[in-house]
Amino acid sequence: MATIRELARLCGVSSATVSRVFNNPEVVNAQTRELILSTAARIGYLPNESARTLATKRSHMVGLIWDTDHRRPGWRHPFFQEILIGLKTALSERGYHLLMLATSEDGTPDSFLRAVRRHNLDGVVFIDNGRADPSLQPLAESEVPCVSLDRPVQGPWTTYVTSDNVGGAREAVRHLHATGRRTIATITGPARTRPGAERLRGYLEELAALGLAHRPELVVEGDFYLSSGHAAMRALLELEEPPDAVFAAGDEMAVGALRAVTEAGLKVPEDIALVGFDDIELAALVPPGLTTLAQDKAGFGTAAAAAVITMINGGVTPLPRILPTSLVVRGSTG
Amino acid sequence: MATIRELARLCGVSSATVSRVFNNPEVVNAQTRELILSTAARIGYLPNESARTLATKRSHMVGLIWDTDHRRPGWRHPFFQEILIGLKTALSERGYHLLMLATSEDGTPDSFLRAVRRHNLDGVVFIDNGRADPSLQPLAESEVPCVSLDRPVQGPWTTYVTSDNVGGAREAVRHLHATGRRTIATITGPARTRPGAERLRGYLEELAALGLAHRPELVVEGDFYLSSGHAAMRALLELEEPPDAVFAAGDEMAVGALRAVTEAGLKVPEDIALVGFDDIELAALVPPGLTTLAQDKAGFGTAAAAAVITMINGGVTPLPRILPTSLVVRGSTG
DNA sequence: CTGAAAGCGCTTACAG
DNA sequence: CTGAAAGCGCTTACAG
Repeated sequence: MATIRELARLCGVSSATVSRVFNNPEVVNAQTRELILSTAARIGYLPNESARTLATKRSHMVGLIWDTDHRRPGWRHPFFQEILIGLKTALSERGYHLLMLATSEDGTPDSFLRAVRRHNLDGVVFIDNGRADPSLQPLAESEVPCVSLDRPVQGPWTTYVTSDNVGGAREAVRHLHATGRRTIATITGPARTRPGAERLRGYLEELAALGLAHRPELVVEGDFYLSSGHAAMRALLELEEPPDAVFAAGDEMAVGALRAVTEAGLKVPEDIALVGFDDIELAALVPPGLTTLAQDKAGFGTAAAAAVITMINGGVTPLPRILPTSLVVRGSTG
Repeated sequence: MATIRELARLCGVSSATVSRVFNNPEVVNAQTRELILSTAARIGYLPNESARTLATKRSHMVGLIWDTDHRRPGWRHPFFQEILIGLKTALSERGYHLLMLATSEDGTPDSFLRAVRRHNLDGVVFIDNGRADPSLQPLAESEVPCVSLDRPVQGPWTTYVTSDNVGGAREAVRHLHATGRRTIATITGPARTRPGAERLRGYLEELAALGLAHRPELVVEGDFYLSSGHAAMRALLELEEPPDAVFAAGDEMAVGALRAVTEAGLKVPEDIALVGFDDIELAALVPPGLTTLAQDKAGFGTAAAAAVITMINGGVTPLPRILPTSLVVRGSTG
């Protein structure tokens, strides 16, 4: 591997000049710049990023905290893969790489912050793991730029990206109402999660706006996973006066609910209409097709990248970014 | 951020001694070691990894090449997420981090190799993207330890991890035969992919072993995606003498095939039995449940991590690792 | 068991 | 527009 010194010697200049060509090209004489560039290409010179980071204190790396918990499957974000692609793409367009941080090895609350400091990471993105994770707090309170997905975290250099959960839930209920349904139940996410709480709020708000009565027994809590939707739907079907429509706060739960309806010998959408949230792949695949509120999958990654880079370069903390959702109508609402 | 010099000064030792405590602890006096360790904890000293990498030429980082192609969805490995978790976990247990490499920004064939060199990566793992990617060749031919998933790549420091595709395919056919089927078709993956080619080979081998005739019209090529399975199944159903069983070389295609059977007014497994490959989540969810050959999802990540670390530390290139598959019987074969 | 010193490959005021 | 020099924070023979 050629170093900056060899390249400088070959070109008859100092290494400071070579350095400038790569960091501040317009400041050096055009001819020598071309000479250096072509010689660099010829001998295959590449700046050593470790040396660069040591000198500048900027690594051009952003950490990704995606706490998968060694034993339990951990929180499966409904579109983790899309977020990852969006994030990676948007970061790399701006010259940043993504370092996947290992889950708090030693269990100490500042293990993530320590990893960030050791590796001179310029910023961090974390994907909600659905639990209260104490390791995030020291990071959020630090001087490290952080952006959180789907979970509000407090800190001077911390912001978050989330969907318009309230608006989406309201649209779900409005759509069910518009198709003639009047007894609208909901299967919620866990109340402690932000999406869970907000989608419930949207449901309640829209019920009120439409002048529909709120019947507490029509609200059943799930955990975003399929089987909880199945169980919740069975409970709803056993009510004295069962619903004619259900808004499930996540597509997986909606698919579970769909199965429960079928198993009970009823039909979707004839007997029960169903709306989910997320627009996961399965939503289009499961007959008769699941009507749902699509989240802006690519937008999450892009917005997170933009936010963290703004903090790194701009020195300001951007406001939280609320991404719009969009209703995708399929067979489950007729 | 405290540096090694401050810590050394505080303890009344040289920075060389502090360095030894973190790299070669048994070589320093127990008392001073304890003093240094406790003082380090007190002042929150953390070794700077960039400086370390610069001095040692080892970054303790492994690159992940997962070429997602900006526009098209790219190759969706059937269990990318599980591989990623397994890899990350296994690497972090050995003290390595995972750096997601940006897709060949400039399109030059050595862009990955350059990224590896710039960042002093100790090794690289790549996930098959289903295309011939010329950027992998320069890497594979270099001195950088590489492990490839599902695709054999040649190089002095290169090995790969894959499933026993031939054995799995043979077991699929044997299972169908054991449940009384005699006209067994297959929907293959693309012939240019290793899993595609090998699973077809297993199908043919087992047919021969069972003394069943090979009828070329019973072999239809798909592309591993759902809709290709759907189309292939429709073609099979239109044959003069349609099959009574189908082995689809991937679960997504099997689900597409299942749909085609249902749409044709036929029943699975009564009219047509179906076996897939992969054991993706959907396999258990789609009625009547898809019989399939499960790949060892966690094993991929773990084996890849083990292989790359062996090359990094051991200085030998391990043999390719072939992971066993296991038959999971569900409703689609009765 | 420990320290002084050189070196890893960059960047960046400073001076010209 | 360019160079000499100091510095970034570590590690590692070498000598004791």
